[in-house]
Amino acid sequence: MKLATWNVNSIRQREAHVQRWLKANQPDLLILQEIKCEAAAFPSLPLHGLGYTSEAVGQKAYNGVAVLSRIPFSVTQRALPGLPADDVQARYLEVVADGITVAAIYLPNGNSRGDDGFAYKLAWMDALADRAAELLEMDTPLVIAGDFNVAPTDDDYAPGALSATDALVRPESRARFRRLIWQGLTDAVRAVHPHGAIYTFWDYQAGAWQRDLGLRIDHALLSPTLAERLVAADPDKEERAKPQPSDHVPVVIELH
DNA sequence: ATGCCGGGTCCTACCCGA
Repeated sequence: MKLATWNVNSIRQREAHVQRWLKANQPDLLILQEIKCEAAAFPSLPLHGLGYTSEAVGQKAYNGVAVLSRIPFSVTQRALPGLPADDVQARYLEVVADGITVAAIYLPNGNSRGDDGFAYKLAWMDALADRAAELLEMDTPLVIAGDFNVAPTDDDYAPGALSATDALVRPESRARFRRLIWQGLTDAVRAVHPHGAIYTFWDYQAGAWQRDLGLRIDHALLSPTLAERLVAADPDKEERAKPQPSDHVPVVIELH
């Protein structure tokens, strides 16, 4: 089983990248974030030609998540349970494929709209932990993957790439990420590569890519039985060097 | 030094991203 997650920063701008990447890498399941379009505008037909079916949860201009799969799947949630009913932000899609629950997430950044924006991020993380607890309680094999917008430790961002007060590294954000780990989930990339700099995002600005001022904020968390099956977990760093890239690269997880 | 790119939209100045 090969799973991947990729914040594409607009699927309409990155459709050719996704098609090329799917052909070259042949994941069983690819989840996308920041599709930045309504579900009806998601370009599913060309992807169907590669043997993938898709499901998208979208909204105009912002956010949006999708699942592409070459194995059958069913949708179990199109929004994160526990959020207010009037929350319209398209950030969560949960499916079951081959007996595995895959929660595809685009976690709020938390730097916009001041205190309200940061509070929204924390509330979202609390709801995610509650949902994780519910799924783990049922002993269902679980992957929570996507753009978490959290650099869990100081190894997870280049010195100078962020200020200590950034919402991606604030203690409150990191504490909530740790709660997921304490609940029994395994950070797949760190399980395979315990130490050192590994990044999944490089800003478009200030030569961040050329200077390797990256962040590790895209993650895949595995429930215990899936963590036992983990054989590889790596960002596809080469993708950041392509023409007109997303600022994030795919993260690929392989389970035996 | 948060707005240096780059995406979006009420089409064009402004919001959002990390």
